[in-house]
Amino acid sequence: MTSAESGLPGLPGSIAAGRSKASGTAGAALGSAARLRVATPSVADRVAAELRLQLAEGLLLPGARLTESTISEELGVSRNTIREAFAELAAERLVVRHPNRGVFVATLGPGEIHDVYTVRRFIEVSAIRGGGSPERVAAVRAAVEEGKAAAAADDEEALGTANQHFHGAIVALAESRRLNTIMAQVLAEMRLFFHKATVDAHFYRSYLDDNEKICKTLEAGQLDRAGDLLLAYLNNSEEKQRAVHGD
Amino acid sequence: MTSAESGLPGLPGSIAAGRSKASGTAGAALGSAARLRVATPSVADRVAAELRLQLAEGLLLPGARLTESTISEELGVSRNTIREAFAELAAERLVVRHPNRGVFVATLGPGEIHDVYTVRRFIEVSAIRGGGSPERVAAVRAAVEEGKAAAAADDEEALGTANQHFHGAIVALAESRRLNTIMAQVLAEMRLFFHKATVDAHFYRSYLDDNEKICKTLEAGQLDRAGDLLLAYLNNSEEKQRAVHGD
DNA sequence: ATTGAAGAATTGTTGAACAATTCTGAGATT
DNA sequence: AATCTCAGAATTGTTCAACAATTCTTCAAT
Repeated sequence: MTSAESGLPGLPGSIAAGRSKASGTAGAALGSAARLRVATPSVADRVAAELRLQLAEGLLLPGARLTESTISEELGVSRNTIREAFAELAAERLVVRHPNRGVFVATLGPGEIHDVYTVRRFIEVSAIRGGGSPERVAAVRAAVEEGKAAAAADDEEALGTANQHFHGAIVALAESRRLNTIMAQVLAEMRLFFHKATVDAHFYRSYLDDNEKICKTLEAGQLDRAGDLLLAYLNNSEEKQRAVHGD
Repeated sequence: MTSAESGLPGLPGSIAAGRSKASGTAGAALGSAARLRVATPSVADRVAAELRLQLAEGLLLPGARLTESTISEELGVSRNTIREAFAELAAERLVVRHPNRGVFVATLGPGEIHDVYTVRRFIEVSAIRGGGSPERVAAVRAAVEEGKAAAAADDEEALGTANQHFHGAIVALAESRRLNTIMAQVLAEMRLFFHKATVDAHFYRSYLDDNEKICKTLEAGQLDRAGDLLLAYLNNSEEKQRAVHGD
């Protein structure tokens, strides 16, 4: 739908617009502690966030070119700022820079898919083998239920995100900021080519039982067994992905 | 030594200076094939590389502030380009951005150190348990020998890098591009506060035997045992780091 | 000492400019 | 017809200058 001239949410269409409310009122009303938390994200960050969103929603398909001037106009932001956002996204591998040629939505060839799954096997399996606090385990359970609800409602989209929540929750067992962001990035990369896979409406549905069993095993404290199940699951998933995409 | 007005290697000190040599001569002298491979990194990338280097060498200590205008002048590069470089470094966590306040060399508190080691435990231990091709194992062995040589030569600096090569080689067993870059980033983060640890000249030396034993176990194909040894090593290392820094 | 407020310095962002590079579309050549 | 060449158009890479917003300093007044 070309997203048109929507502009960035929260940004005035043009530069000039009444301001100066935030620091004064918020600071006085909420106290200094709250004020520190509010640090508004920069425009570049918001641009990156917006693009990340469009990427996740499949509005920008792999291989698509992101022209600086176009995005600059669409979002009402200067080219320099766009470039800063591109630097962020490139660091996350969501986008690839071809010098002097432009930036393109990343494409994942067969080798890349295998690589992504390798990362997932390393991190997810280790995470589940390490177990986690009751709260974290409960979060895994919640993701499983979320998936069941989505399946009952026949909402494929929700099913997909529930599945990602499930795997995110598994990594979160480790309580590691870095591992969480690594996992988040890997999942974001996968979303890039999931759109193709989702053509089969039953793609995720087959995982529901696996998730349930893995979760139950985890809850029972059989960590090594849970790890084995998860490993099998990931191998199977990679296989299916490979089938959907060019061998 | 403040690095002064050296400018960026390969960049003319100021903007105006004899030009047009690069593409012409290089292209003609090296032939077209070479030219294609060379895809010159952007100025922003070179700035990032230069800063990464200064960070690794301890010229920029944790907490230090990186002022845009200062770096801009020192390197003879525009502020906008500096900002792009900052975006890269921030994505690698080498640098932290405080909105409206500036970017600072990242500092690793106790919690962060634990986090870094968590990532290493996950990735390195999984990698060694998975084993690798004879060439990759040989690379691990090479890193061990590199360390011994450095110890013999009493070169603490070389000892440190050899140690990093050792751990990099272990992750490389997995043949995963993503895992390699993740590990490289984590090691870069650690270099940030290694400088403090290196005060003790015998800091790395104690690891030499561990590395040798781990490597030998790996070569013998006793992967699980090697993993256990590596895990113990990492726990021990974290402990020592914690001791050196304010616990 | 604490507070407040002017002033200086710095970051965030823009817009315009220009060189270098890549892409495009004739037109010329075989 | 197929392909080569080359001028012109489009795009990226980079710089510069400006200005609003924010943070840091300083210094006086209480």
